[in-house]
Formats: sequence, C-alpha cells, structure tokens
Amino acid sequence: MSSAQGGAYERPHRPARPEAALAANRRSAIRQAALRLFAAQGYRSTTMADIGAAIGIRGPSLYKHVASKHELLAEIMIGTMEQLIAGNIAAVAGADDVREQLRRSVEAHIRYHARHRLEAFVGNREIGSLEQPAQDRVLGRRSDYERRFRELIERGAAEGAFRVQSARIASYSILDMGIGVSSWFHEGGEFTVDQLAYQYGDIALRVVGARPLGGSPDPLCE
Amino acid sequence: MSSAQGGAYERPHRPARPEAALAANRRSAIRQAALRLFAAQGYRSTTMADIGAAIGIRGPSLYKHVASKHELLAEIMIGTMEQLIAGNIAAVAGADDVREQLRRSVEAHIRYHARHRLEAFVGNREIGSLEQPAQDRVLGRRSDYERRFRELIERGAAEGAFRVQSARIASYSILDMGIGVSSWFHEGGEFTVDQLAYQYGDIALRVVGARPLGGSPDPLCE
DNA sequence: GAGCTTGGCTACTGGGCATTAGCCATCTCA
DNA sequence: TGAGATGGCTAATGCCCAGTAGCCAAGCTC
Repeated sequence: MSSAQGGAYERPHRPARPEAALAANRRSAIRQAALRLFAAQGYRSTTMADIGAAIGIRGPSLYKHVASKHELLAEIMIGTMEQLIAGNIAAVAGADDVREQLRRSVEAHIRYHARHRLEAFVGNREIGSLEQPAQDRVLGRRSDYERRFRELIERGAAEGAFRVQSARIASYSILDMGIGVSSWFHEGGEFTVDQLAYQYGDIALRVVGARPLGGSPDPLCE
Repeated sequence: MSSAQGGAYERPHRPARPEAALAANRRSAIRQAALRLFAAQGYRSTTMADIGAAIGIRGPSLYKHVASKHELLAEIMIGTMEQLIAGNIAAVAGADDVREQLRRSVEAHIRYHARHRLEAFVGNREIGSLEQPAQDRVLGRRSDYERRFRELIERGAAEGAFRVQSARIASYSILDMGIGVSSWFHEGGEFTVDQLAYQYGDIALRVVGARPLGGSPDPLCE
C-alpha cells in the first residue's frame, strides 16, 4: 500500500505542466494529501512516497515544498487546536446566558468535528507521534480548550442554571462525544452537520442538567 | 527509544534462571508488556526489541513464545471486544426495567474503560494497524456492541421510558464518553472506578431523557 | 547420565523509509 | 537571450526493524 514499485517508472521525466497557477497551491495540496493519508493509514504508516504519489510527484520532490514529514503533522495538529479554540471564543462571546453559551460552544465543537473530521481524527490519534516541542504546544492548547468548557459548566452550576455532580466529568463527557463524531460522521449520511450540532447541543444541556431557558422547557422536563 | 544499542551487551549469556515457575507466566508477561508499550508508543513504533527488553530478554527470543507481533495486537483487540460484549450481556440480563438495563450497561462500559484503560485505548487507536481477517472480526464485534446499546435505547423510547431525537446519536454519545474515559482516567485520581461508573450512569440516563424510575426522581426534574 | 526439550542468545536476511545529493528541464525576467 | 530560480527527477545514505537460522546451556525424563 505504501512504497514505490522497485524499478519501471511509467511517468515521463518531464510532464507538460498542466497549469501554471498550480504552483501556488502545491503546498496546500500536499497538506491535504498528507491529512487524508494520515487519517486513513496513520502517520507512521504513511510514507513520503505515498504523499507524493497522491499529488503526482515522487517522494523526494516533496522536500522542495516542506521541510519534513513531521512538519506536516505538526501543522495539522496545531492548526486544529487553534481553530477549535477560536471557535469556542467566538461561541461564548455570542451570548450572555450561560445555557446559550454552552449550547453554542457545543455546536461549534460538533460542527468542527463533523466538517473537519480528518483533522480532528488525526489530531486525536497522533498526539504520540508528535515530537517536542510540538507535542507540548498541542497538549497545552488542548488543556486550554478543556478548561474553557469546564469553567463554563462551573459557572453555570454556580449560577444555578446547571446541576452536575462534577463539572470535570460533565465537560469530558461533552468533549468526548464530539470527538467521537469525527470517527463516524460522513457527509451525506443520516444527518446534516446542522442537525447534528443541534442535537448534540440538546444532549449537552441534558448532561449538565440545564434548567429551561425562558419559555421553552427542556424536552426532558415538560 | 526503541532499538538495541549496537554492540556491547551487558547481560551475561546465561543468567541464572530466577524461578522455574516463571516459564508459565512468560506469555502473559509478554502480552502485558506489549499492551503497555502499544498504549504508550503506538503499535507501529513499538519494536519486538522493546517488548523483549521490558521482560528482560532479546527481541528474537520472543518468537519462542509468540508467533508474531501482529498476533499480540490481535489478541488484545479481539479479547477486549469479547469482554465488552460479555459485560454488556450480563448487565442487561441483571435487570428487567429498561432504565436499569441502560444504567447497568453504561456502568459496565465505564468500568471496563477505567479498569482496562490500556486495552480500551489500544483497541480504539490501533484498528487500522490490524490486518485481515482480524480487523473484520474486531469491527464486527464493535458493531454488535454498538447495536446492543442502540436497540436498548430504541426499546426504552418505544416503551416511553426514554425520550430521544435519535437513538443512534444517543448511543454514540454514551459510548464515546466511555471511550474517552480510557484516555484520561488513572487510578488514584479524583474519582474511584465506582464513583465514575455511577456518575456516568446518571449522565447516560439524562442523555436519553429517562423518566424517573419508581420513587426517586431524576436529579434534573425534581 | 544421555538425549530431548526449552528458551535463551547472536548473526543475518530482506526489506522499508526519511532525507540528502546532485542532475536537469522549464520558466521568468532583465 | 541568457542567467538564475524553480521544482521535478534518480541514486545514494544511513538507519531501523520483523522475522529466521542456527548455536548452546540448563533442566527434565527415562
């Protein structure tokens, strides 16, 4: 599945370049191919030759565009955490009520894990493949992200809006169910991303024992 | 971190055998060491030399006890799924009410993921490292396990005990929060296994919108 | 106590892989 | 138009690793 075929290369030495504008996209094409392969085969099982083949060049040619295989992984993983955190900050800022803040946070979390399932999947599976200092950077952001959920739930509990035995376990539950989405969701399945986000928002509010906001009662307590 | 050190071996060629009874335990010691290393470093990054070193022998000597590295992984993963399914069957058989069946199923799920966190962790991360037919066997059992939860929730909903928008999503949520436990739980932390199982049981009942069983109301609805 | 079994060991085989070296065709732009 | 930049390529380097071959010491059994 992975390595080059020994001798006998079929491609001509110098294929007519399809389009000139491709050059600028080369790097992002490599990143996309790497992401797809890391998700499908794992980082360690993906070779530079595989990534090259996915965009029609040889493995060593990749080094004209990227510094190393590890750099590709590190970029994916750090970028993922940055986007998750940015999404969470925006979600919390978009509402005043703690229930609504939690709902929006969960919806953003689910949306990301559905829309960027490969990034999220790789981001969760390959932490151990990261070398330092990239690993510490990713783990640090991951802690920040978790803390944001935990503190939101603690605040909701302090205000009497939520009722939980442990904010830590409630936050882990909610985060982990989102992470799971990245391993089974696929576009065109039973649910759209929006439906998914909404349903998980409901579930999260149940998990924290949210009291109804305004008029509409929680489905559990009507 | 992994390979042998070139030349210069310090151990004598024939160490006095510590105890005769060790021989019988050799195979399980190897399995345990492999499990620990697979969890810590990943299957691909763990070498036979690593596993051997963990029990004080050389890599090639392992082949006197096991057929291949892959066999070690396959045993761990198939065994894990068998135990999860057996635990679920026992949990469901232990109660008549569907709420109680769900609670016991979730408690068994959580207990397994806390007590056998390495097995569960490896079992979830290394599916792609399994070769056929082992991979299909594991995936088949995994589907069975998921279906058992889904059908239990569907039954509860049909009986009016649960209220969910999608039994599939509810079951995935519950399973995924348990899987998450295997990545953060450690003995001696904030919670005991029993406390964890009980709390997750509560959370699962909230997720499915369970109506109170008998006298005691759900904490959310009192 | 001799031969078989067990379970170590070292050396080796056959292969894979990230990365580097160095070549060269095309393109760009002065 | 020609020199440098760009981005391919093949070959080579250096390393790692699963698994095999074959040796050998200790224990067991008859």
